[in-house]
Amino acid sequence: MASTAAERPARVSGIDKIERRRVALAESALKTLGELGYARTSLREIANNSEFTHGVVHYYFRDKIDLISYCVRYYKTKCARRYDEVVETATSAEELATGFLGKMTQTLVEETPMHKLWYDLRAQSMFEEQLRPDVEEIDKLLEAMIWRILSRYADLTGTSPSVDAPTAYALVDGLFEQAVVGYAANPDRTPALLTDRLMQVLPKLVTA
Amino acid sequence: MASTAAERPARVSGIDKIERRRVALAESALKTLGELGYARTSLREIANNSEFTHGVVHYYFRDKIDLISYCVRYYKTKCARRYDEVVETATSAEELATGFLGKMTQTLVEETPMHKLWYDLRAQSMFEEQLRPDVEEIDKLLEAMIWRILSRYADLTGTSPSVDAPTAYALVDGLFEQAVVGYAANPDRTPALLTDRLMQVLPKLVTA
DNA sequence: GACTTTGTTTGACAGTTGTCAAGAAAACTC
DNA sequence: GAGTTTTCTTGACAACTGTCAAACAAAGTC
Repeated sequence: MASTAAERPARVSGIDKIERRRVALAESALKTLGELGYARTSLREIANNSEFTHGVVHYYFRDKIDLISYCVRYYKTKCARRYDEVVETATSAEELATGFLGKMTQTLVEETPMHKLWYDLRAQSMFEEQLRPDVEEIDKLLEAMIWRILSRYADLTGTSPSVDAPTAYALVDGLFEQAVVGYAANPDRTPALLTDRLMQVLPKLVTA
Repeated sequence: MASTAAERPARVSGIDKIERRRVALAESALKTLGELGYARTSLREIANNSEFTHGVVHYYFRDKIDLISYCVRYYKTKCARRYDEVVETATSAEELATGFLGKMTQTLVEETPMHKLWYDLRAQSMFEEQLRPDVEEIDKLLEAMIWRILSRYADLTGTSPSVDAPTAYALVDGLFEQAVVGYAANPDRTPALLTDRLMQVLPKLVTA
């Protein structure tokens, strides 16, 4: 089956078109989900906020969980490589820290709905088993992302990390989640507070 | 009006009875909420899992948010003093750390549903403004709780805290939330991992 | 250009939700 | 113990949900 599909470009582009529709649906769904949250977002609401009708959603996705799951996986591909450039180009610890904090506060401000949705979905995964594999996978990705940053930071300071990867991730994530929750109530101050707090913590995560 | 009520014990006990009913409703609702999460819990489900009918719920609470809000506030009174005894009786840093970690893993295991609910509600508060004041208040309470522990820990080690209160709370909370999320997937290992990670972190939160 | 496949619209379904109101039952008052 | 107030039950409502299927349009195939 896979071989025949590979032999026929028309078929492949057809599959591609399906995939593109799915992506379009997912992007639209993510917009709605980010605004309303998982609980208050219905398939009809997603369809209304898109150029499609609610029937189309069901044509491309088996059911609601299938759609959400696809959205989460799609989202994941966009977020975990956010700091890679900073990590690769930084030539000093300060440059790395500044770049990291800059990007972090930037995404906090510019992609607030996505972050809200992520923390919402992770909470939902505690109650909805079907979400767990996706959430777990993203959590691992984010953990690795933080670990790359911390490792590089240790390299540049001539030290080595003083906590393991899961711990480092939990600490940084705790600060970031606090900022995301706080951002809703106090958009002005929160980014600066996040920067300040991470600055307090970062040096403590490597051996003196 | 308040004075007449104070003068008439019958009336007072009547109000008390209302309050007791509310507490009973709230306790039952918290049980259901902890199992199903905010999104999947309906007033009828709450009523079904209690000895009351769904009409009673509406008799004692204006609407759903009113009930949830009451539940959250009721819950708060039970959780933020959890470590007070340990803080007061510990005579050495190790005793404090051991007692703190013991109580923390204990509540992680024994009150999992409540903690799941808390993180769920905090996520919901990002989308539902009406929940925000209650969530904010509890967050402050928990922050103060962590700060009391850290201050005492610093006292007993002859040091002083090296991060401010919001930072300390965010860090510890990040580790605890990671444990709560992880506990669903892996109940056996998680408590030990939480202990281990907090042990890594605690010394870093005070000046050397 | 007929025919098949693929994609889309529309409307319907069964179930659930929060909310409310009318009336029964119980508690209380005098 | 009649009358009043409080408490509770029951049934209803309108709105909304996920799901599906039948009719319709478009694209592709021979």
